[in-house]
Amino acid sequence: MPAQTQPAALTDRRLPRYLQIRDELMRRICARAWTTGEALPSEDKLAAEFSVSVGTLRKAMGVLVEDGMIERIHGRGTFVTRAFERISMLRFVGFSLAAEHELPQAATLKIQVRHTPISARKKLGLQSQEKILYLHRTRSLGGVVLLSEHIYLPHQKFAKLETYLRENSPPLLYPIYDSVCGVLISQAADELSVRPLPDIDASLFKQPQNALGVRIERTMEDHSGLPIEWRVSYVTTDQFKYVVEMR
Amino acid sequence: MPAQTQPAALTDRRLPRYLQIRDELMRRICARAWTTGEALPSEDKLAAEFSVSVGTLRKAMGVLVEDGMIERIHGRGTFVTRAFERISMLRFVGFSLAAEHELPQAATLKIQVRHTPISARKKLGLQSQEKILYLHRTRSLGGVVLLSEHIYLPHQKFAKLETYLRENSPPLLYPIYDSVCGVLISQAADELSVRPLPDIDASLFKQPQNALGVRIERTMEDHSGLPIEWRVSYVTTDQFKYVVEMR
DNA sequence: GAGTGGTCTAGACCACTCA
DNA sequence: GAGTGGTCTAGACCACTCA
Repeated sequence: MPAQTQPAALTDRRLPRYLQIRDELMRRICARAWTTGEALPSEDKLAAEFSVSVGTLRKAMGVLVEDGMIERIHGRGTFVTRAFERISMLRFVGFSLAAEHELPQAATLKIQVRHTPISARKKLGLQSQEKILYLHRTRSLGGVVLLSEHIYLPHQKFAKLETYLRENSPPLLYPIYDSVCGVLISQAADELSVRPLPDIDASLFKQPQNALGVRIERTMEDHSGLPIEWRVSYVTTDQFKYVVEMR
Repeated sequence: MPAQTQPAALTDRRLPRYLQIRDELMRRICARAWTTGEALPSEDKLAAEFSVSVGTLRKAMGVLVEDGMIERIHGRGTFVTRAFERISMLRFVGFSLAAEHELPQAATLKIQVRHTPISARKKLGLQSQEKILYLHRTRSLGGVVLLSEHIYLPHQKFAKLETYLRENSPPLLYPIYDSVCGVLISQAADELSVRPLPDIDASLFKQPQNALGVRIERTMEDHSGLPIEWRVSYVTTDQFKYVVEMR
């Protein structure tokens, strides 16, 4: 046990202890007190640190497990959930063409630091002078473009991503957000509609101008509810397949 | 306390007590031991009945709360969740036209007991001789049809629904499944794609033959994982809007 | 065998609801 | 004030992991 003279700082004292402890642990996880995949101190140690019974500490842990922040493995320990696993559920856009075994190949067509367009500014809650990192990515299978993604990220938080992407082309971005920029995603919302394809996307899909496509607008937030990414993707109508499971 | 000489029957003895108790309570809820909205016995009484400590009983209850089976209200009691609330999350198909305040009007165009088509037979896990109850419903706003729903239900379980719907036209079916047929829905999956509208639907939408529409295929299951409903809905592409929130 | 999390107990005390 | 669920304790014992 570290010689910690100060008792652990706890949040709002009106909350029950187990929620104060959850908040404090959450704060430490977000502050990267433990790296993704590293074990937290044991129940006994944390209970001693917070001066509560093990039962109360377990209750705090239980909430964090429900929220997908940590994972507990019997006999081994308690671990911070990898962002990759936490957002696995987000990757449920399938493609009619795509064989289940083959992963579509990702390509980054554009990486730009830009002034923030008004639409993205609203979604990301940015001031007009703040810049964004804009990415244009595609997913293809056998040379056929299946998905065209326009991604808007607050440049301040994602400055490191720019240089990283100029040297690497990872198939999935979310794990990179975590490992390179220390950004953990916790919530997302998709909004689907059918629209004429923008010209750039239509030509990528080799579709005539104004051909219909499905537009998928995704907004993602971190644990504190701050918007982290705004993404507008297009698929051709014949390639579109989207599966949602509820409960 | 009822003079119950037999101790409560519990399931698989290899499971921890709290899971055995959850299973038994689940069984009673499904068997309609308490009607929707009725209070279960208190923690103390159930703990006594199952001969466990209150803590263990609370743990069993906790799982049922997580599963959305029951709701606990501090100071009042524990209640079986209304199917209506449990499936509220399923009603997230919006319509571009629809003002948020106005509820689209439901109309039932067809109610038929039919031989089961092969597609529905697979989805509902029925034998070839078993019949289905087929419903064709529309949702409209200001005389404009927004959604056309083709619903396939196992006739055996939904026999009462047929007569009910010939006399009533409820805006939502799921609460009726519960109150009239005693069927509780617990899981659902949607699969979206873009297809040419079937002729019947195209004419309802006043669209030309083979116009594109969005097809929403929904499969619903009860608590035991048995398929309960198979539903194929169509929306015109310009009316389509679908929102999913994750986590 | 040392260390971890999982189950379970038997109680105390508190907060909320409703008559 | 009687009845309900919510928080918390201090312990016992068990099951799993890993060296």
